[in-house]
Amino acid sequence: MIKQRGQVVIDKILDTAERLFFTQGYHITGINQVIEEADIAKASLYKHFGSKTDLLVAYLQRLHECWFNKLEADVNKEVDPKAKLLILFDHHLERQVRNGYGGCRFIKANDEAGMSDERVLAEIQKAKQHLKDFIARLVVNSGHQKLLTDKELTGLIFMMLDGGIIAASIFKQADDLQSAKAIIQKLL
Amino acid sequence: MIKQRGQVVIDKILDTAERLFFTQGYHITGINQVIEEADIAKASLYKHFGSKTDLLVAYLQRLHECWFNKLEADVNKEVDPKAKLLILFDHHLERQVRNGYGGCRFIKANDEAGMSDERVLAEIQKAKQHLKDFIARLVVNSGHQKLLTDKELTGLIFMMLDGGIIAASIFKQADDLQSAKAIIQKLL
DNA sequence: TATTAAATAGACATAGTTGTCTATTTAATT
DNA sequence: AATTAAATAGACAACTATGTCTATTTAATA
Repeated sequence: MIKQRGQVVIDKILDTAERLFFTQGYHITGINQVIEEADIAKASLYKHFGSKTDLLVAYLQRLHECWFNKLEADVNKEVDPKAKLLILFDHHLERQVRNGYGGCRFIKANDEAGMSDERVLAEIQKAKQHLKDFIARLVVNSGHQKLLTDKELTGLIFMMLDGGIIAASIFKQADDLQSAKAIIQKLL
Repeated sequence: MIKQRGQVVIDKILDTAERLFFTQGYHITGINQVIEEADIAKASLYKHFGSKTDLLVAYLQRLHECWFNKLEADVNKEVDPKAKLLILFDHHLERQVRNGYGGCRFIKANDEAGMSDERVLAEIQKAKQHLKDFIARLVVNSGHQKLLTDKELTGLIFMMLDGGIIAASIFKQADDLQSAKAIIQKLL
């Protein structure tokens, strides 16, 4: 499967948008900066994406797919059903450290543009719901001690992940996320 | 204590900025919209606040004070030390419902402008640290069952609050925040 | 009431925004 | 090699952004 000419341009745009939307923010990033750093022409961008909002939606869709595949792959490496749940924390912790505590791209997008466009909100909801469903399956198969119900444990892990990522992005350190893992370990 | 002339203007500016920065977002809100809806002159704004960033910092400072005072007052109404911790969830849940699941103003500001100005980040860190210290004190005095250490329970509550608020602002409902309260209740 | 300070309206400068359009060059396909 | 499609540079329109400045009016104080 060789890469079409158009796909190269699309990838360059999305790579650049992903980097800039994340490190700078969506509104602060101008189309002119995207085309300059992606090294493509403005007309090319507007040929593939009808508007800046369309680009944001496409960015979120691709992010959802890439991010979730990596997460699933990481979890699948582990066989112990309880350890699978703990990997969720390792995965997110490692990501936060690597990207300089930039927080969650979906939450960022929601805070910047979730109110303004329903497609944006829908993509963010889809991604987060996907994660929650994934956690729920892992919880059911974990054989945990049932100190909490399956639903409670699922919600707990889901909220601790986001809460821990938020704490990391505010305090620029991963102590809370590390601590979250230890807490879940006790409750499994 | 009568209100000075200048203070009326400052209050009108901060009230409007608070409303717009929260409902629309910081970058999307222009100075021209602020002065128009606050019904004051542009020169007045720039007399009291040197720049838009200064206005954001001032907004966060005032928010920190007002929000925390209300939270503390709510908690102080309750005498039972364990129930005091649960009030934290009631308080935030009620706020989220009332403001249409708009999320946390500090997290929003961090996601929009935390990277761009160190004073902004500092104010956000101050507010969140203040809350964490407050929770820590309540935990120490709660007489909880010590299934988790004081530090762990503090971190858990802190992360569940932010995680629950995030979930509310994404899914536009308070189920997770409600569930968070039930979970903490079990662990107290 | 006269003085002083503050708030006002609104023009203005400068720069940036998204998005469109044209003319040209590049590359793939027949 | 000729044709077709895509990407290019860059000018341009229309609008918005922040921030400054002047001239005027309003209000508090002495």
